[in-house]
Amino acid sequence: MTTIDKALSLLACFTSDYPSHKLTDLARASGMNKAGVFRYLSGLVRAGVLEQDAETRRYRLGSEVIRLAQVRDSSIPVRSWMRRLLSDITDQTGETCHAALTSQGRLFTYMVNDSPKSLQVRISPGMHLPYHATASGQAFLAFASEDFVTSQLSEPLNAFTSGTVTDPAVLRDRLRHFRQQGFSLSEGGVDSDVISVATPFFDAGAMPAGTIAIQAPAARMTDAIAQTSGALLCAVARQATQHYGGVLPADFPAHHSPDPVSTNPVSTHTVSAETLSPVPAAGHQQTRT
Amino acid sequence: MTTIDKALSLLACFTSDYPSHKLTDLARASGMNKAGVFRYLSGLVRAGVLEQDAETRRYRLGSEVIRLAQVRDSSIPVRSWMRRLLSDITDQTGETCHAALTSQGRLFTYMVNDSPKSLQVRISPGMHLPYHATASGQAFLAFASEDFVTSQLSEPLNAFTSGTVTDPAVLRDRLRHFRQQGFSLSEGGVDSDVISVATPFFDAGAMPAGTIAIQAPAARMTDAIAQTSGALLCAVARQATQHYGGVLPADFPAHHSPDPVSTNPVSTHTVSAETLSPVPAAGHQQTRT
DNA sequence: AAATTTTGTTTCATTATATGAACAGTCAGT
DNA sequence: ACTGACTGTTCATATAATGAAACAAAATTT
Repeated sequence: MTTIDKALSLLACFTSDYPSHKLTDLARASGMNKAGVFRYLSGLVRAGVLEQDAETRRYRLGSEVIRLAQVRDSSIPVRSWMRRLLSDITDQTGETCHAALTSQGRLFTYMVNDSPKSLQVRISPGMHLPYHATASGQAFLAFASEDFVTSQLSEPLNAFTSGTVTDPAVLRDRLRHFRQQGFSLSEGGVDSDVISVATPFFDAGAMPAGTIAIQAPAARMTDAIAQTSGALLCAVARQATQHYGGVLPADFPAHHSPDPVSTNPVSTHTVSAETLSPVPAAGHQQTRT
Repeated sequence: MTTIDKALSLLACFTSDYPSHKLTDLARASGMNKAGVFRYLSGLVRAGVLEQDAETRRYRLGSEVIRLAQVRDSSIPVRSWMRRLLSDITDQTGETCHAALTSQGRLFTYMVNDSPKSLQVRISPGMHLPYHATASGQAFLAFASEDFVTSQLSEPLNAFTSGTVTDPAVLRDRLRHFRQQGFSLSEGGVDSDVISVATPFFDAGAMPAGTIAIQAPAARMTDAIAQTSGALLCAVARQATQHYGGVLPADFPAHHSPDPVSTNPVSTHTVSAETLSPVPAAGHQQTRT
C-alpha cells in the first residue's frame, strides 16, 4: 500500500452521515498511526481537498472537491440530463424518484426528485445505499460482474426491516429474475410500506454506472403500476446510458411499449424506447482493479 | 514536498478547459518524472478520484469527486441557498448573475443564473476567473489579505481587452475604493461591452470565501443601476456570509436601503440588509498556510 | 483552582518507500 | 515493416515515510 493510497483512503471516511472528523477518530478508524494520519490530513488540506475548522480543529471536505465535481460535470455532464430524466419520471408517475451513482464499489444517491404529493417518500442526496436491501442496489447487482456480486453478498447483510432479504441464495434468485425483466422491485427493504423499482444505466464497458429508481408508498404501488414503472425506467435507463456515453449489455430487455411512454411533447428528449437506436453488442469488460 | 503533495498537485491540472489529460502531458506540465506521475495517477484512480478512459487511456476526474462534493454540500449546503440568492438577484435586476468560489488561491465560477432577456451575458460554471480582470476577482482582492493581493499582482497581468487594467498601482487604487464602497465594478475587463458588479462573502475568519456578481451588457448598466446593484449585492453578500457560517470584516459597509430591496414577498429569505442582525466584530485571522 | 485526561502537533533515528533512467510493449501513421 | 509517440514496468539508489515518544494546549474532572 503506497502513501497515496493511505492518504486517500481517509477520504472514504467522509460521508453524509459523518461529514467531519477529528484527527484521533480518523486515526482510530483507519487503524493508522496518529502522526501519519496527521501528515496525510495536512497534505490533503494543502491540496484544498480537506479544510480544517479553525476553531474545532475538525477536518471537513474543502472547496476543491466542489471545483473538481464541477469540472467532472463539464466533461460528463450528468447533472443536466439526469435532472430532466428524473423530472420526466415524476411527471409521468407522480412519485418520488432518484438517481444513484457508484463510487469505490459503493452506491450513493446522487439526485432526488420529490413527488408533488403530500404523502411522499423522503430521501436525501449523498446517502449510502446498501446493495442487498434497496431496489437500486439489487438492480445494480443484477447487472454487475459475478465477482462483484459474490464479494457484496459475502459481506454481512443487515436486516433493516422484517422484510429485508438477507439470504444470499434468495437474493441471487431475485437478481437473476431482475436481470431478465430489466428492473428490480423491492418491498420494504429499508423502510416498511415503501415499494421501489429500479434499473441501472451503463458505462462504456457495459457495466452498471448507477441506477435510477422510483419509490412510492406501498399503498400506491400496485403490481400493475410497478410493471409499467419498470418499463418506463428501462426506457429512461437507455437514455441515461446513451447520454453517459455507455453501452447496454446484450441482454438488456427491450420493452416495446405500444405508445410513446412520454406524454410531454415539449421535452426535447422524449423518454421512449422507440426513439433510440438498436442496442449495440456489449463491448469488452471494463478493467476493474 | 511530500509524495502526497506531488500526487495531489496533479488535480490542479484538471480544469473546465482541460478536463482530461494524457500521462505524458501531465508529466510535462508538472515537470515530474513520467514513472512517478504514472504511480500518482494510479493511486488517484484506485481512490476513485480519477478514472481512466478504457479506450483512449486518458485520465479524467472520477465519480468519487461527485460523492465528495455532495458530502461537502451536506455539511455546508451552499448549493441550495446560493441558488435562491442568485434567482432573487435576477428577479430584481433582470440580469445574469453568478457566484464564484475560491479554491487553492484561484477563483472559479460556481453557479450561474441566466438573465431571461434575449441579450444576455453568457458564462458557464467551473470557469477560472483571473483576479485582475474581473469584477469578482477585484471584489475578492479588495477584501483579501495584503500578502495575497501582493502575490496576485506580482503575477503577469494579461490584458484580455483594451479595457483591462494591468497596472498594479492603478489596480491597488481601485481595490481601496472597492473596499470602501463594498463592491467592485469592472467595465470590459474580459469582454468589452460587459459591465459587471461584484462583492465577496466571507468565511469564519472574515476572509473572502467567494463572490457574487451581476453581469450586464454595457448599454443596460448605467451608473445609477450599477450603484443600486452594488447595494443589492452587499445585502446579498451579508446573507451569503451568514448562511456560510462566516463573519463580515469590521469595515464592510452597511447600505441602509430605505425600502426593502426584495420585492418578492413569497420568498422566505428576503434579500434585505434590514432583516439581518448587526455586523459582528471581525474575528481572528484564519490560518492560511 | 488544581490535577488529570484528551487531543493536536512536532521530533528524530530507523527503515521502508519513492525515485527516475532506461527498457519493454503497444498503437497509428506512413 | 519502419517510425515515432505513447503508456506502462523494472530495479539499484536515495530519499521520504514511519511511529514511538515528547510536547503543548485545551478540555474535563477532582
